[in-house]
Amino acid sequence: MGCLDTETLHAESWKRLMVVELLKGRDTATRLRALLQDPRSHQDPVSAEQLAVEIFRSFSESLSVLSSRVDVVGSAQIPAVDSGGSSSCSGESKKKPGVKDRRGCYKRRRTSDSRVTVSSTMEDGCAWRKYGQKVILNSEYPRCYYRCTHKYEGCKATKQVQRIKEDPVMYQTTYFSNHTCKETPRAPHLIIDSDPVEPNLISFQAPKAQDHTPTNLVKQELYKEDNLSEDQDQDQDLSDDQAKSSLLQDPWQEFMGLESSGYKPVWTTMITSSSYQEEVASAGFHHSSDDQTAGLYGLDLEVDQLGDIDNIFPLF
DNA sequence: GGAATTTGACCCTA
DNA sequence: TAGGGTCAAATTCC
Repeated sequence: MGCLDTETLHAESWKRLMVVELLKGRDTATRLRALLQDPRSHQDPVSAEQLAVEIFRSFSESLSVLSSRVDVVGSAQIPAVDSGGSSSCSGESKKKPGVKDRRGCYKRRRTSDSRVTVSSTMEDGCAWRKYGQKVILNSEYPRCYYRCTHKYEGCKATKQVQRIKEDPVMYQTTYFSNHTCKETPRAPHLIIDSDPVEPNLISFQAPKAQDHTPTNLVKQELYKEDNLSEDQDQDQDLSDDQAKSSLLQDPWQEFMGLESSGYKPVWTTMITSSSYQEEVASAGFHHSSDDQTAGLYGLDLEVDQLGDIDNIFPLF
């Protein structure tokens, strides 16, 4: 997958590229579906694994195109957040006697150094200490602030966690700085590194033991099908741990078998970019029953609608 | 008793 | 100046 030059990516060509990649992905998914439905009679010489890798490549390429495009139009066209509303912290500052003068003691960090993930859990395997919580304007849920427990050993990693207004079971986690400590994850997680050179390329390689930084990780989240029968549900509860532990051992195998076990994989890719880009380009891949749906975070769009992409992305 | 969390105050940046 | 990030004392948990 090549990094696209944002300078040369013309307004029309980026759309075409995206459409081409997504259509390619859809076709490959159709082939994979046929193969999975009837493995014995399939004519395709390509293996299921190769097909799935190809699907991921298509989505990754699409994301790369989208990311590049957002970089180009970026902040100039993003409407400013409404700054109206009343102040939550009112009153003049009353400096208590004996309170240290904190002027100049910290600098607000730049959002461009951040990475964002969307996940159904706050857990990421690292040890964090909460140091603050804040009510955010126009947000139903407070934002929680965490720093690495090894802060006093020099580790500067911090993260902010906030529930997503539109989907309160999901958490948006923003990471700042990398872990410089030698911390090991507290619990095993299915975290798969993407290509360090190509941030949007999803790979199936095992995570590198020496690097627990969240940059460009891809997480697989699980959720249950709503339409499971009660019996299935019970069985499912019993096998939850088994399913998850097998996932840890062989994510690929589990991915291939998830549909029958009542789980649907959602792949969340992390984009290193400006905050707006993160919102637009954080994407999931829903292996849903209507398998022609490409699930983008924030909007679900039918691949067949891509011809009308101007309506889908009027911003650009 | 130490570690972790809560919470109000302080201060920086847009 | 409003909104949000961090500090640190107080409180809670183990």
